[in-house]
Amino acid sequence: MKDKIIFSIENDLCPVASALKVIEGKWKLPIIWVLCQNGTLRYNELKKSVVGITNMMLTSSLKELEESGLIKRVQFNEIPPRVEYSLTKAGEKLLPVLDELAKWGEELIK
Amino acid sequence: MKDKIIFSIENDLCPVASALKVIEGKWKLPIIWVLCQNGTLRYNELKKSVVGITNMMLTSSLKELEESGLIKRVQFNEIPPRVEYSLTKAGEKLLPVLDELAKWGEELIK
DNA sequence: CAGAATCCCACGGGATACTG
DNA sequence: CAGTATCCCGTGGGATTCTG
Repeated sequence: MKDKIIFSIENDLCPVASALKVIEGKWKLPIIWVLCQNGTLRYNELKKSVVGITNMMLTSSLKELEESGLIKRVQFNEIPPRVEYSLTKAGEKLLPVLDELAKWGEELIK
Repeated sequence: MKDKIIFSIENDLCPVASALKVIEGKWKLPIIWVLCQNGTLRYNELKKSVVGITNMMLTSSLKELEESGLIKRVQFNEIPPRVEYSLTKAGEKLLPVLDELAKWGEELIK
């Protein structure tokens, strides 16, 4: 009997486990999704686009996504302040995943 | 300025939100993933394949996935008991998503 | 406008033991 | 073998307030 493919968060052999580790949490995929769809967004635009998210979760999620190299933060030193977020090249590579997920979600709705 | 695409868990207009609602939780995608890769698995095989999962989470996740119509449970009335799990047609429709996710995860590892 | 700082709690999930 | 039944806890995340 052939060996089974396993899922393990511990060792880094499972690509799905590695992927999930980066996009875990309630709000990361939603954030990436709206950035995908809308392109560059300001902080407050993000907050309106991701319905229900709080300042704390938005800020912390953005920070983690930035550290993972998926999104880019550009700060303009103006008054009032302006900060724009967008996907990096690496972040855009998630597009196929989200597209498939959206397709699948559409099926669910109908 | 054109309207922005939003993510909202509340109303069912966002396909990504609808999708995430079904596969939320720490273990559902892992379970679906190993069923994808290995085909039909028995309870204990699942438990070994999804490293770290507890009986409780395995049981409850399987139940929810079954209720969502993504997996199929077949029970054989033997001694000792045997129960086999596999993806339904609907569950297999998640394959493209997982494939893309796995591809993306591979990139992360390298 | 774009956050940071606190406080706080529900609950998702873990550990262990038990059973048809 | 394939689960249940309890007990329990950490922390992900919410609500609110404050600030450069």
